[in-house]
Amino acid sequence: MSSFSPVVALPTQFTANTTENQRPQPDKLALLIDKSKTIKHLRQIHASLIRHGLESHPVLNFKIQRSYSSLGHVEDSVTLFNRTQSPNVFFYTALIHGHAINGLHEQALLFYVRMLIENVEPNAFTLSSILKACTLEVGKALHCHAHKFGFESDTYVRTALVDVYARGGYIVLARRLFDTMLERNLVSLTTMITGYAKNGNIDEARILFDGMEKRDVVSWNVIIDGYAQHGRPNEALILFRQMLKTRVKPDEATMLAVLSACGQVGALESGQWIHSYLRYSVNSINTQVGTALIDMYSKCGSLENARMVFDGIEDKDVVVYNAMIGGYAIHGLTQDALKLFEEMSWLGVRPTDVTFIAVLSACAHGGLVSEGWALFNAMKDEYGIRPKVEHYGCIVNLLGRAGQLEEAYELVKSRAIDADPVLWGTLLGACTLHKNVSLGEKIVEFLVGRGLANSGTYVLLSNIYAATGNWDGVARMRAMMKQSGVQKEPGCSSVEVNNEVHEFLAGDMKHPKRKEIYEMLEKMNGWLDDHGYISQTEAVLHNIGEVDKKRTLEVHSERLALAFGLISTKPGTTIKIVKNLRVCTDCHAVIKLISRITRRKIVMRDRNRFHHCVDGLCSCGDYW
DNA sequence: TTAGGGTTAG
Repeated sequence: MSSFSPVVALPTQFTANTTENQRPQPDKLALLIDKSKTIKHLRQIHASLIRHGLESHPVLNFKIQRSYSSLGHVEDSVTLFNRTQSPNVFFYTALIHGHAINGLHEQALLFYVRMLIENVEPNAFTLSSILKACTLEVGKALHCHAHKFGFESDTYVRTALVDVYARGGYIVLARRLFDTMLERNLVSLTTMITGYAKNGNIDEARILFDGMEKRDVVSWNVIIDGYAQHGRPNEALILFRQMLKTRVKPDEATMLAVLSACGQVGALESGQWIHSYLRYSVNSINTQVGTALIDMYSKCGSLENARMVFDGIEDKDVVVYNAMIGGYAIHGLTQDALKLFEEMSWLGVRPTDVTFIAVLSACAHGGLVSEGWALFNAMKDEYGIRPKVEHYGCIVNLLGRAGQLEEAYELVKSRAIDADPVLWGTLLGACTLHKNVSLGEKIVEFLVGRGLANSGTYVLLSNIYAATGNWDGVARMRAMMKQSGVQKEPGCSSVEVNNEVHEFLAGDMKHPKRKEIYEMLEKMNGWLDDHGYISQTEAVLHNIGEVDKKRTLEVHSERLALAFGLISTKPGTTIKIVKNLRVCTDCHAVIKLISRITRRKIVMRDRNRFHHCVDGLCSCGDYW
C-alpha cells in the first residue's frame, strides 16, 4: 500500500475537491477514471481511492480495472481481479476484453473457462469479447454457447460470429449469419465487407460497400485496403479520391493502404501528396507510417526521399530497416543495402527472415555470389533463422543469374519434397537467360515425371525454345499450354502524368491521345535509325518474319508509355515507367538510347527491379 | 463491448 500513498504529483484538476479529510464522491471518481487517458493519471486516482478506503467499491474497482486493460496494463488489471472476492460477470468480461484487445488471446480464453467453472454465466458482452480473440475451432464451440445462453441473435454477438467464420474462410456461412441478422448496422456491414475483402472476394465486398447508406472511416479503409492488397491498386486510388470528396476524414490506416497502392502502381505524385497531407495533419510521423512512406518512395523510384524519411524516424525498428534495405535492393544498390545491414547489426537491431530476403536479393542484383552464400549461412548459423523457400529462391536466382545453373539445379532438387513452382520457375528463367536448352528440358522432364509440372512450366520452356530459335519446340509447348488452358499474363506499362496513372498494353489504341503517341513512336524510330540502332529481334518469342518482329517490338507497352511520357512532360523531366513483367532486351536497349538522345533520365521499374537510364547507360549494368 | 493498419525472392 505504501507505494501508492504519497499523492505527490496529483494534478490540480484531480485534487480540487479532495482534501485529506474529505471523502471524494464515488460518482466523481468514476468520472475521473473514465476520463483518464494516461497510466500515470490512472495510478494517481487509484492511489487516492485506496487512501480513502474505497478500494472495495465494486463499481470503482471495475472501472479502474477496465481502464488498466484498455491502457495496455493488463497485469494491473489481473492483480486487481485477483484481489476481488467472487467477481461478477462484468468483472470477468472486462478482464476477458482487456486480454482480447491486447492480443493475449489464450489468456482471454482461460479466463472465460474459469468463469464458466465458477458458475458465472456469460452475457452477450462476454461472448462478443471472447469471440474476437478466438480461432475458428473455438469459435464454433462458442457459437454453441451463444445459442445455449440465448445470445445468438444479439447484434454484437452475431457480428462477432460473422467475423469468426469469415476469418476462418467460411465466407458463405458468415454471409448466411449476416443475412439473417435482426438488424444490420454500420459495423456488421463493415465486418461482412472485411470478410469478403480479406478472402480476396473484393467484388462482393464492393457490392455491399456500394449499398451502404452510411460509411465511416473504417468502412472506407476496409474497401480501399482490400483493393490495395489484392492486386488492384488503381481502384484503391480511385476510391480514395472519392473518399476525399465525402465528409469522412482519412486516418493513418487510410494512409497506409493508399501508400501501399501508390507504391504498387508507382504513383509518386499521389504518394507525395499523401506525405504532405500527413505532415500537415499529424504532429509526427510514426514508425508504421514511416515504413509505408519508405516503401512507397522506393517503389516509386525516389530513393532520396525514402532515405530522408528513414533518417527522420527516431526509433527505427527492424521493419523500418527491412523496408530501406529492400529499397536499395530493388534499385540495385547492393553496397548500400549491405552497408545498412551492417549498420543495423552494429546498432543491435536483430535481423529477421525478411531482412535476409532483402540482403540476398540485393546480392542477386549485384551478382555477388560468395557474399550471398556467406549471408545465407550466417542467417542459419549465427542468427538461427531457418531458411524459407523465399531464401532458397534468392539463392537460386543469385546462382542462376550468375550462370551457375547446375549448382542451382542441385539445390532445388535437394528440396524437391516441398518443391515450390516459383523456385522451379526461377531456375527455368535462368535457363532462358543463359539459353541452356538441355538443362531446361531436363528440368521439365523431372517435373513432369513427378507430377509437378504446371502451366507455367510450359510457358518457361517455350521461352527457352523461342530464345534459341527452336520454333518446333515453341509450337509443341503452345499446344500443350492451349490444352491446359493457360495464357501468358499480358505485358502492361504505366506512367504517371499530372497525378494520373496512364496504362498501356502492347499495341494499345485505347488512349485518347493515341494519335500523338503513335506519331511520337514514329519519331523515336527515326532517332533510333539515325543512331544506327538495330532491333534485337531475337527478343520476340514468336515465329514470325523479321519485319513483323520489329513491328511487334515497336509497340511494346513500355514504348507506348515512354512515348506518352515524352509528349506529355516538359523537356528534361524524368520519365518514370512501371511494367508488370520483366523488360525485354530490345526495349531495354531502346530506352537507354532514348535517354541519351532526349537527354532525359528514364526510370523504369519492371517486375524485378529498377532501371535508371541516364545518357545511354543503365544502373543495372545490363545485368538483370 | 462491435471494424482497419508498416517490410517479404522471381
